[in-house]
Amino acid sequence: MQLDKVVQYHKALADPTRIRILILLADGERSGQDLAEKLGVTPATVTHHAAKLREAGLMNERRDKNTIFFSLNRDFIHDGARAAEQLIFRKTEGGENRLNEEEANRVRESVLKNFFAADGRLKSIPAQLKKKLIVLEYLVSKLENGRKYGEKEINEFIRNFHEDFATIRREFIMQQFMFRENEIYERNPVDMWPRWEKL
Amino acid sequence: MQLDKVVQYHKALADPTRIRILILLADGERSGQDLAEKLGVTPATVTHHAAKLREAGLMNERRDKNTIFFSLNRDFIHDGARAAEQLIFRKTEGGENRLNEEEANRVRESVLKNFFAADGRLKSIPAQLKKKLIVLEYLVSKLENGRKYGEKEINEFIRNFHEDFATIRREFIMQQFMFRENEIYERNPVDMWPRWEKL
DNA sequence: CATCTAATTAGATGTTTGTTAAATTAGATA
DNA sequence: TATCTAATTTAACAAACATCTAATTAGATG
Repeated sequence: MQLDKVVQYHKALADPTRIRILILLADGERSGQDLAEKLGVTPATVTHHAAKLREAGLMNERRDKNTIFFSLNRDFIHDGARAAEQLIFRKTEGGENRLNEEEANRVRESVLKNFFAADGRLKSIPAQLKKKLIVLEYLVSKLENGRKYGEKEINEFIRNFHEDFATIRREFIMQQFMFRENEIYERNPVDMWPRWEKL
Repeated sequence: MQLDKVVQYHKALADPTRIRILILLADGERSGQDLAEKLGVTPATVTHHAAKLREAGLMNERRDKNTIFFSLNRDFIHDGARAAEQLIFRKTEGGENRLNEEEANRVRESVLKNFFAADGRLKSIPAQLKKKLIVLEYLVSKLENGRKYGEKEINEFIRNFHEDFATIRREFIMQQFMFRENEIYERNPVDMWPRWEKL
């Protein structure tokens, strides 16, 4: 999750009235008026807070006749609670520590150095997933972003680095570095590339 | 954790600059100036945010010559992240749902009704831990708070309810409802009593 | 003591936020 | 259509907040 979202989540819970709303909703859905009464506050105030909670994805609502019933989105509350910690400590869902940028750069450099010859050609395709991803990422990053490539172009591009263009081309697709649509290849946006730092 | 604390925690994390400070500190301690520079912000601003993070218990500091080094209080970040969820869903550390007060009262009443006779005497000592705790709690709550009792006094008190005063007296101590110091017995403060609602 | 450095305080400013009363809207019901 | 109900929007206002500049403090060092 990105910084903005985490901030929004914490802003949503940074007010006693809103937390009290969530506590009330933990027992089941409630109408706006009901909430206003239990909280000792105007319906307008409930609307105001409801908007913030909804924007942060913490609440759902359901309409029945004139009345709107609010209810919790439990999963989002759970995820948000963990998001800050994950952001700060770079932890993955499982709890392992993710490499920070500095460490990741060191690892990347060492792998590239090992798998590429002095003339820039790929010595072999790594068997270990992490190393393979580093190599593929490096190759794909040399393709132009947003440009469409024909199959022949791709093959030639890869052959600059390694004979087995078929395998590498297939890996590009499988690992989601690229996508293909009727014989046309294109780089995926960087944020779709797999994250080997987590492995 | 109480509402105020949870709100304070979320307020502390409800600002991008502060989260970025925590992210920077996750790699190790840093001076105020260092932080100001990395964040692109005045030292005064860092002081301002540092105060909020410190008040929420998320940061520690250490002085070395003229420089103050800030560092994370990881445990507090971890606990805070879970506090909201626990408050809202009344969950315990382990994740089981805790009974709310209303439900707890119903359970208590039904157990007491079953184990006490019409004349107020205890029919039998419950074998099941939860029920036993409810009964002991009820008995102890009849003792005066802060008053010191001799062993004889305690025995007599218990005998008003049940013949086996030795067992019950021992349970009072084992379950931490009371403490004993050279033959003198005294009620523990209520917040030390075991919480059967969690069981 | 004078000077240097890092941090804090004070004051100012513009922004965001929580709340309300009053006006308005959306939908149901008669 | 007129009326009722629940929710939302609007406008207003005080409080809280993030940030800056400038002044001040606390310690270290010459």
